[in-house]
Amino acid sequence: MAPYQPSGSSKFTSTAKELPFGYTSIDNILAEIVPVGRSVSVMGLVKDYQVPIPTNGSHHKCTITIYDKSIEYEQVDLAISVFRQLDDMPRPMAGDVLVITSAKVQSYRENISLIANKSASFHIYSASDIPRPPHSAKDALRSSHGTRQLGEKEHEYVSCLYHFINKESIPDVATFQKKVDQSGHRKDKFCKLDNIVDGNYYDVIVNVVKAPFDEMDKTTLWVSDYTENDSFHKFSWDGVKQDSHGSLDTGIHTTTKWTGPFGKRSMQVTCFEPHASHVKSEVQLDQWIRIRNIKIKFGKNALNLEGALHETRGFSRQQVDVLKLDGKDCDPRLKEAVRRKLEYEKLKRKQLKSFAENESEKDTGAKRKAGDSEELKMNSKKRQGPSKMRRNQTREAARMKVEEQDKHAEERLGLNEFIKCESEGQPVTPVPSIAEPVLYKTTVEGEEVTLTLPFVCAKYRTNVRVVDFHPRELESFATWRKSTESDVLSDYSSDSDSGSDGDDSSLVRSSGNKIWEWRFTLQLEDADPNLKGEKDRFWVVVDNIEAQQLTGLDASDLRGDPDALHVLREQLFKLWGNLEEMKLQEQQRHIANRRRVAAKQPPPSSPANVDNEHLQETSGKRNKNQNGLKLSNKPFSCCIRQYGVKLREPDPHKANAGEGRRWVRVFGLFGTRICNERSHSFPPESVLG
DNA sequence: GGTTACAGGGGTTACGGT
Repeated sequence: MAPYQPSGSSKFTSTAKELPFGYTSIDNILAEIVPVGRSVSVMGLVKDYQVPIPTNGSHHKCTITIYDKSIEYEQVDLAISVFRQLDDMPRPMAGDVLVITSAKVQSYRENISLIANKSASFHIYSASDIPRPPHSAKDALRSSHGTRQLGEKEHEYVSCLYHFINKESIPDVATFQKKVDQSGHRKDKFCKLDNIVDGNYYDVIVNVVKAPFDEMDKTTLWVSDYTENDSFHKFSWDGVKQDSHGSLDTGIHTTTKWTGPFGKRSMQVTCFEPHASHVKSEVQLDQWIRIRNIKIKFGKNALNLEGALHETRGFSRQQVDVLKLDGKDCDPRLKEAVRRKLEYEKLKRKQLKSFAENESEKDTGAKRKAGDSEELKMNSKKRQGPSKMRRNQTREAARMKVEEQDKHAEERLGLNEFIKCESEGQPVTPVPSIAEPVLYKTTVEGEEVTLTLPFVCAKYRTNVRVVDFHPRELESFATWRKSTESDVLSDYSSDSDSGSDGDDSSLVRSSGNKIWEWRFTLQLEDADPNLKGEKDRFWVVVDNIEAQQLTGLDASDLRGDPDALHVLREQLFKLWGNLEEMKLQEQQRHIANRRRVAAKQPPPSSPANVDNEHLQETSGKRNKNQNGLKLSNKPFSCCIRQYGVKLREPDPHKANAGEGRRWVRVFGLFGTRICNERSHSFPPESVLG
């Protein structure tokens, strides 16, 4: 017996709220009152069907679009993505009532829909056979897929649903069939902006270079994929005033500051409803988006191509998707576009730099300061000396002799065989020579002067041992940062010419994921005992790439992964012996001392303590801690590079790297590896010189 | 009643505005 006997429209509305037990009304799904991931059963009338297509998996996919009483007057519907074997696919017609059980609510491309796999059951009632209520629709049930059986409650509800719902949104049989047939046609409409032409429809992957602007019933934005199209408006800049974000004022468009790419690289897109609202709420400056089926046409001035996104009759679907820069399943076409963007940014930096140089030469009458780019170019010429030298036979012989001497000296040092340096053939530079200030003689207005250069770019090989490290805990050797656009390109190397100023806003902008990187420093001491007392120690930075090379390990969350920490500790033990142990003892001694002082206890009978955070530096106790534990590690051969970084400098007299910036000399370790076996060696080619 | 993740398109296309 049915619990209700609907006999007319008014009766239906009173009972429609009570779907058969276990069914969910579609408005609750679309409003996310039913959470994503929940398994639901729904009933609705079919208004669209996309025929099955093969997927990259083992199944086919079809899409059925339905609506029910809860949304009959709304401009929305519910799509159901069905993944199944081809012969197990439901094949509904226009207006058929579909009953689906055990489908899952999902959010796909920012839209709520259902996903149905083989655990779902489908039942299709043929529209033309459904009797008017109160008759049961049982005999109209045309096909069933799946295990679930329907009961009399469902059959009765189907009759009511079908006969008392507004059917205006269902296309007539011919239109429906035409769309079904068209759904099988799949052509790739993707096109880069440099190849788009007037009058066509395309799918594009673009970067939002000017944020969406709301104009009531429409939204406009500017996009670029960093290709050039002759029919785009040319954005140029005059004047190089840069704001704090590195964007540029343009002389032409003074009312709205253009920060997007210059040249003919950008296109305006106008979105009409319903896309306008979606774009307005979801799309932001700098995001990468995909726009599907965008109409390209000439704008009012008949000169520039632009895009329009219209409401499409007969299909309602989202056409603008915000793309994520997640490395692994990132669209290769997006990757290419990001690569083009980075190349463009690099070019822009280069042009800005040369423009700025020209300007400052004009302004200052070409008077140079140490540290400016001309000076650096001269240094680099100076550095090219050795490669020319190699062509000179006499000097070559001298070099070989030095090498020979180095080899003998190294044999006496008893170098650590676990540590391999990639440029073993290069001459050895003692630490005091590497660390000494760099002088440069030149003539200024006829007079010879000696300048102290802030740094030079140079590479050395040296023999050292590790005497200290920072940060204090190995757990902090790996740190994380938020991922940037360039992370999506695993093989992209950033512009080394640009130094470390990192001004480019797009490169530092986050896409949300944590990227773990190595970052630590080592204090190195020259391996030659005869050099003691001279400036034979210096700190070197070990960056992510070089630490990977050094340890053979990728950075990770060491606090959350004791195994990784253990492996790192073992590797570094090979490099620095008992250094960590010594530092730990030293730290514990400090803590004990502090407690003793706090407790007003007398000092132990040891000699006076020198409060030194690092190891004792006094000559007699060098490399020995207060507990008498001696640093025990072997020297090794490694590569060192010297370079400069810009730091903030409020004092204008010290600011030798442009306004508010000062050059600081930095040393970095490179080309050095901790091996698991003693015999392991680098390939013969050298990166020095 | 149940837990596994995965796969993912259409247009003889369109209007609208600075």
